[in-house]
Amino acid sequence: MAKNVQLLKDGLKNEGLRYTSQRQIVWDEICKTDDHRDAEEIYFKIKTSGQKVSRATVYRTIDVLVKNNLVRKLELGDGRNRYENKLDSSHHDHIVCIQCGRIDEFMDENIEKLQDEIAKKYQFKIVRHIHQLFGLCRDCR
Amino acid sequence: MAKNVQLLKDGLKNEGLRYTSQRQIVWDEICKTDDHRDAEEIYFKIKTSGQKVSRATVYRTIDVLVKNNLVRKLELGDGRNRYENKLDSSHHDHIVCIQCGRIDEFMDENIEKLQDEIAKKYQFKIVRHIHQLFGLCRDCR
DNA sequence: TTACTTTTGAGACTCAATCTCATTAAAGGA
DNA sequence: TCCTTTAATGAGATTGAGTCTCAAAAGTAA
Repeated sequence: MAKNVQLLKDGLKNEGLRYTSQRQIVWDEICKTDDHRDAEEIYFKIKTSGQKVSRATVYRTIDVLVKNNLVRKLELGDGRNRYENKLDSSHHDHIVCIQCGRIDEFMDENIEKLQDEIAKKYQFKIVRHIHQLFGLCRDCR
Repeated sequence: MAKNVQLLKDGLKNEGLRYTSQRQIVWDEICKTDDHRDAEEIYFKIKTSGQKVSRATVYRTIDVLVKNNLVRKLELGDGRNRYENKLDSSHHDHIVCIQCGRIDEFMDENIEKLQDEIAKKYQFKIVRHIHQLFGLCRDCR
């Protein structure tokens, strides 16, 4: 856990931002699970735990964490952004069950390579990508 | 253009829905371009052309068209859904410039195959997928 | 400690999208 | 053609995620 404090402090320092207790609380909450949660869930989790961080600060802190590469933002196209910590996870994409909401992670080196080729063909410099498969998981099909 | 009328009528009939002038107006507007426009753009285009279709009806009609496979919904994760007609377009994904907003389309048979393999591995039955590359196009890099 | 600057909190606000419900209009008989 | 039934529409209210405002609080450096 001390590791997470240092990660946050370093990340903030790099950006010339201040280390505050609120930012630590938000970062801690995001580190607690490997779920893909939205900002409201994170906010309410903190709130019901008795800690006091405002909704605005939760949203602002998440943005800071995303920009500093501590948190990954997931856009599933349902109007709510989800977030996951990047503590020990390498790059991956997502496969989502449209019935039960289950989210699995996948990574395919070949797809990554093909993407690069496409970018080259279109003369794009890729900054990020979204690759999501939606369907029914083994328990719902 | 008569083709588009019939396509719409058939699609609606399949679903037990009624053919109305408003639905035709929305469908016509979406067929007019191959752009990737959001619902508000489509609504205002219709409005300024002097035709009268309410915002609610535009949104509802777009949903009908998407469900009937006449229109593809594009979720770029910026809080606005975009739409494109599927008149003569086969399946494709998108490569988006984060600077100028330019959207190109790509399709890679190998990626599609790899996706199917991933789905099999995770025992998912894929219903749809999103694959978007974000970066800088040749004019913006 | 002071002086300066960033961060926070409460609640107002934005914006895309959806909902409500009274009114209007298809569609299929008779 | 006229009814009857039922779906579709329009105007405006509402929702919900997320952002903004600005006064107050708290880091930071000297």
